Amino acid sequence: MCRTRAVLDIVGDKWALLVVRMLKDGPLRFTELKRAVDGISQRMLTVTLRDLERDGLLTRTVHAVMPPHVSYELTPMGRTLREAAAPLLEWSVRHMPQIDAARAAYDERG
Amino acid sequence: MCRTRAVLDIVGDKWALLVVRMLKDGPLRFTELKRAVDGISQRMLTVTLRDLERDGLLTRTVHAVMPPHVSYELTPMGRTLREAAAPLLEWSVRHMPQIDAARAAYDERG
DNA sequence: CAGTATCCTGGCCGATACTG
DNA sequence: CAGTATCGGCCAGGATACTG
Repeated sequence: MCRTRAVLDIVGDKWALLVVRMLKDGPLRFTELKRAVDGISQRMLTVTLRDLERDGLLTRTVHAVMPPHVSYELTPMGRTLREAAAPLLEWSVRHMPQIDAARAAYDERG
Repeated sequence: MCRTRAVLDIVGDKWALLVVRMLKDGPLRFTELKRAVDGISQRMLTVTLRDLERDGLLTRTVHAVMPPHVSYELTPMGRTLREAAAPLLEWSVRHMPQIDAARAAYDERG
């Protein structure tokens, strides 16, 4: 069987890709990520971060200060993922108008 | 707002990426796709193909013969998507063992 | 600040049956 | 062959409230 499917369950995840992208320039804190990844709920951010940590794609560092300070940073493997995902993300941005147009045309016909 | 998210709803879809990949070497028929994309249900293949057609990423061609013959083929835009997605797919295949290991280690600790 | 805990619901998706 | 139609379970994921 094609095991690519299993990995895409993680890596093909929309939120995961967006989180990984936001971490490209260095570590971010929970709230910073929440603000950066538009539309993500607190719960989904928590779950996504946990999964990415579990898969060895980012590290979670707790700084023992008050108030709490937790930062997330890509691991070396996480950085290779971010590089592999970059073309797809860029494609998405670039072809958004064309897709919108195609969809509108399709709906008009249908 | 970051509209990348909207496009990732389509393009970040696991099945969509796998279907697009299978079409890289030319058109395929419904049943061929169903066999090629391991584990996809008839319903999900239908839905995925419909969405990709709607977004202008592939064309659906009905050949008027008996028995029916329908072929699916990437559009030029679909081919650019497939190129943009290729690195992510390849990354998935390549890093599967490493991810499995990281996950096992995490679960052991937890 | 950075979560956890709980509830709840829409819709994803598989299974099944039917058709041009 | 290549679908459509329908039903139903289940869970992703939002909303909300609470905490060290």
